[in-house]
Amino acid sequence: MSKSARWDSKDESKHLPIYQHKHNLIQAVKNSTFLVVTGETGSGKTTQLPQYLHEAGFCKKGNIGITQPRRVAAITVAQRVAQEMQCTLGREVGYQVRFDDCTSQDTVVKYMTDGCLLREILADPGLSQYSVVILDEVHERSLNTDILLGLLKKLFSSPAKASKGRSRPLKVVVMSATLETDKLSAFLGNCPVFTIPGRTFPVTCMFGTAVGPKDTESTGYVKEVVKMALDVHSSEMFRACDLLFEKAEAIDYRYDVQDQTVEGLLILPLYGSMPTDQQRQIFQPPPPGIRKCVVATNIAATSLTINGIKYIIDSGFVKQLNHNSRVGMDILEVVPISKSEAQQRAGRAGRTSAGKCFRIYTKEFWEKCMPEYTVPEIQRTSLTAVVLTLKCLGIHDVIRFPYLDSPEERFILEALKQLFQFDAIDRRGRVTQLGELMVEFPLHPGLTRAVLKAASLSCQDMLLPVAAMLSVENIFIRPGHPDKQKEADKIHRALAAKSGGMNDFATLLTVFQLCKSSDRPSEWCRQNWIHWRALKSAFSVETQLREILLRLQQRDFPVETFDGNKGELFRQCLCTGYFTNVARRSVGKVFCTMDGHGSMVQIHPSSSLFDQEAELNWVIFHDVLVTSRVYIRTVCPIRYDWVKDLLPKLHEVDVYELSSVAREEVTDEEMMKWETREAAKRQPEVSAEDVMKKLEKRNNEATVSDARARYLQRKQQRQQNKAL
DNA sequence: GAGCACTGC
Repeated sequence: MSKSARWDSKDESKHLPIYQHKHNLIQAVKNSTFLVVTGETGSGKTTQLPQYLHEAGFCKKGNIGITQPRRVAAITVAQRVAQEMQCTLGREVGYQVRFDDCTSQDTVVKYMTDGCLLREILADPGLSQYSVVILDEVHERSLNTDILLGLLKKLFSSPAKASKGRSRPLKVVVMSATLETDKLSAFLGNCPVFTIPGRTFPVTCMFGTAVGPKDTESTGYVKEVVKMALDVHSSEMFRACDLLFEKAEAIDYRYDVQDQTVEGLLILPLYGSMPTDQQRQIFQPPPPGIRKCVVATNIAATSLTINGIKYIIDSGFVKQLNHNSRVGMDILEVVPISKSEAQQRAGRAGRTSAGKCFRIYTKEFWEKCMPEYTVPEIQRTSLTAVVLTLKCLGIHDVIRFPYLDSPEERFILEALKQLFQFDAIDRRGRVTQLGELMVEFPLHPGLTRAVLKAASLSCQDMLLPVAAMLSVENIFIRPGHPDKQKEADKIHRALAAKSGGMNDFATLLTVFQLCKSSDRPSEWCRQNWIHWRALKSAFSVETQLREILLRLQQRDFPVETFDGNKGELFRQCLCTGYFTNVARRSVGKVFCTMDGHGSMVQIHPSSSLFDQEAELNWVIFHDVLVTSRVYIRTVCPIRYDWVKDLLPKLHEVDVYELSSVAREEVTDEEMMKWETREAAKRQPEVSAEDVMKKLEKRNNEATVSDARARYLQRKQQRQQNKAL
């Protein structure tokens, strides 16, 4: 980087909208504990505020920490700021993300992912090395950021804790897009809100006619989006401009579009397995006389910046993975987006000039079907790991933790139940010794439980790779071409056969080992239709897990002896973590889960156990996915004997007692309310009020997805009955 | 006889 370029970037920052507020911003941070800073993208708040605070002397007694929900953002922003501050990245300015710690003793301005700061809090609850903590992109409502918000709020509810070990009180800045800033301020004790004007151009939004209030589960939206793209292309005057439409499965359609030979229309679908050179093309300006059209999933909403987008086509839908605690399953479903999400999509057209947004849905759909805000992740995800983290931080009352938006109580109770089943907490909800070990692993607690069991029996070499393989994206490639597909399937079956042919977990272990010991691992992957990129990250994860385990084994670590059949050791370890995911075959290909829900499930066709059902009785599985049917994926047959002693644990749980530690740290008044509510729940009689509440609830989205899950189960049952 | 958003430790 030449000297003049450095000065340019420094100079440029003076033209950012935030620059004229520099003095007032510094004062605002000095004047109060919490501050909400709001401003649209392009205001410069992420790169400039930490520099202003650094200049103002906030790093003299403590560091400035800035969180981001995504790794790439943490890294690129840190690079940018290091450049502006004319220092080497990793010295005064650094970043930390998983697998990549670019900080040193000198680092005073540290960008990191929200998950990393949460880990730091686990080791140092008072965040004693920081003078300022800045949470960025809070409006995205990522799970970790939401938890951090609550933790920071709680830190100041006990002043002794907040000032412990520090000479100057900690300052907290919360940065968010303009939405919901009043709510944030109210949550943080009515703290001041500092607004920075953005630098965006107007976007005109137009409603369509294709999708109305009746289409809450749209199926035809892809076609409509393509039609709209062609309309826009032919009716809007051609200039060198881009077009972005979100959330479309365009791979099947792009040829149709090209067949209609719209001259110069270039469609670039964004796919994970896309070659790197093609990926680069997306960010390049199109050749002269060619209009670029980018088809994107919702990755474009947050993770991608493509310059010069002028038109947006908004399908109005998103594919979302929702956890449903009532049926104990994750459901991947297509749902309408929220109004705030639609506004964000539209905003992508106004970054460099005025733009237009074409919505395929009607104004009525907007009004009747689209919620104001997206349901935050904390309300639609499994909370098992989060609850364990909170408990390990000494927050026993996880129900009345200060959530910006509280998850439903049954989500929390389900998490407590699971933690009890994995021996992470005791009957009264207190963290066990095992739980203290478990929280150290960046894995689902069930998987962690299996790893710890294996480690206590000195066979971690079998479980660590499996845990790593299950925490990265799917490693098996399934090509679209029928011939290639057959070839890939054949090779994958052969890999399964090498592992005994009856255990999907063992297949993962085999793939891991074969690739790792290969001389040319990337070539091995190519030949075996395995994602090299995914496997590489599995290698990193395995190394990380192994390091954590080694560190924990220096401490007081359980040692057990195994007196069973050695060949069954692997599967018995798995049972310790997966006995909650146990199913027994009922009729034909249908299995019935034994977790209390008694759901009817089938083995996914990608499993090596598919079509072998007749030989099976009891199985454990890694996950359930509801699509056209209710499928279990990554399956392993087990003996009833191995889970017999564990199964009662599934039913003997008393959630009331599990959440009882709560009572030790709350006021009598709060306790009274809590007990009254609990007592009411135990009442078998139904009051009129209850009926009303139930009716109200029926309109909730959660209930809609419940109904969908039940519907799919019934449908599957019917298909099964027909087959018999 | 299948899927098919996206993050994060």
